[in-house]
Amino acid sequence: MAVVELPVKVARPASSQAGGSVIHKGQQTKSAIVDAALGLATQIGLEGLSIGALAEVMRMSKSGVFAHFGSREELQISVIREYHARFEEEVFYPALEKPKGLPRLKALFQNWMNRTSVELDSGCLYISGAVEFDDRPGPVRDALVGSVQSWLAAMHRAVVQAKEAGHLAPDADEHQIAFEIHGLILALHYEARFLKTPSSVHRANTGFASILTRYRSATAP
Amino acid sequence: MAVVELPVKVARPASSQAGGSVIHKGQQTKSAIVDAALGLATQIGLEGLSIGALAEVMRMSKSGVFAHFGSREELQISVIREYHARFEEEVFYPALEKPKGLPRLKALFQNWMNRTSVELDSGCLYISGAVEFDDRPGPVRDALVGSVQSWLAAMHRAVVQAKEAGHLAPDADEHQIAFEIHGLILALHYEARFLKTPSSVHRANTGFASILTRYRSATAP
DNA sequence: TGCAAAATAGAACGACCGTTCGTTTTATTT
DNA sequence: AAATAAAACGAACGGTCGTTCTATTTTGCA
Repeated sequence: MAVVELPVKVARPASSQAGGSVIHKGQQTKSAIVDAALGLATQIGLEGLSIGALAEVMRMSKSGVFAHFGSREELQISVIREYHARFEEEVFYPALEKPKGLPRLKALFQNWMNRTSVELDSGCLYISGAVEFDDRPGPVRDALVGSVQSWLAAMHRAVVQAKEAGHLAPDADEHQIAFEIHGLILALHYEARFLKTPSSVHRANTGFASILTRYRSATAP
Repeated sequence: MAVVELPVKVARPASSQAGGSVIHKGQQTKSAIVDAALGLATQIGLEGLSIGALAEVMRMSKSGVFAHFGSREELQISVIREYHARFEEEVFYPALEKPKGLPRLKALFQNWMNRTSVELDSGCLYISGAVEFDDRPGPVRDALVGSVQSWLAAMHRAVVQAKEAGHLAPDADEHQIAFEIHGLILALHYEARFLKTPSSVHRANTGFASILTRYRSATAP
């Protein structure tokens, strides 16, 4: 049901313990399928993701793959959840080790940038998905919006904290800053991935630095 | 050249001249088809555009529609060319009436913004196309890249002219400015169309104003 | 008005799509 | 080892896709 039902089950390394809920083989095949599906989806998009192609990659029958999800939409949602988890793992959590304020904000932006630009062959699901589902209501869109919103909210929170820490000027508009940062990432993704402009990474970095100088307070580190 | 490479054949008002190439009815049917195709493509994307659906809209047979293009790719390219022409007509040319420098740059941005945000039900082909074809080489991608590049180049030229006119500081980096403007538009498109954030237009405007204050010269109007 | 050319229709093609169903193979439990 | 439940298969369904081919209609010009 609900869009939010959690990733809950990770492939666990067979605990030979007696009693507890035992790992049925289907669960690890399923997460292997989601793995492959994520790989396909980041290349050809959530819409382009087909069960037939996925089955071929997995060397399984179409119906065998299908049975794990019950519908294509459920497969797509599973992929979104997996992407969300990895995004948190690679971008969000590592930045939490930096102290609140500018250091953490910088780390978030750097990690975000790396994920957007470094993976040349696999695009960002939050960006491609937005284009594919901006006009297509339904549970897939809802899952996508939810994930994106939670990440943008986290980014906004980091800006708020930077202001609270006195690293940003008191009159700095946190939403405006978050919006402009988002724009830099989108432009980076567009120009690096589609136009193959080599200087895009530098442009995004410069843009971010310029945002900071513009809104930095006198007491910033 | 540049942005301006022309749409070549517009529906001509039947010159009854002898000798010259006469208007066969097919040409105006074709442009009616491209019209409808553009409408579909801006809603569901270039990839989602199907000849069957297009034929239904046109109340023609699939093969009747198909015959005008010879292939789906050619249809897609025709749509891109049409979009390019309208983009020029709505965004580029009107801004040329403003004097070079800040006035024209502002007009370009405003027109661009309007086209991105006002049409709520029809997205920007340059943005959706970029996502759909960033990994798919071929003539369609080439046409898309060409159109986008020519428009971004025009935008960049406007920035250069603003600097030459003394409206921007001598050390202003024109490419950087163009990049940041592009980012604002992309963020506007993303947050308005996908996330339905109401304040996006205001955020984009504020961002643009902030770019101008940052790089404005003392002699600016 | 008649004729050639252009435009459209219609049916068929092979391919792939998501999905269903009954069967068979594998895993897990008794 | 036997019994049971879970997982994977294989074939088929109705549908849509782009494309091809052959008729038929419509158009423009002599």
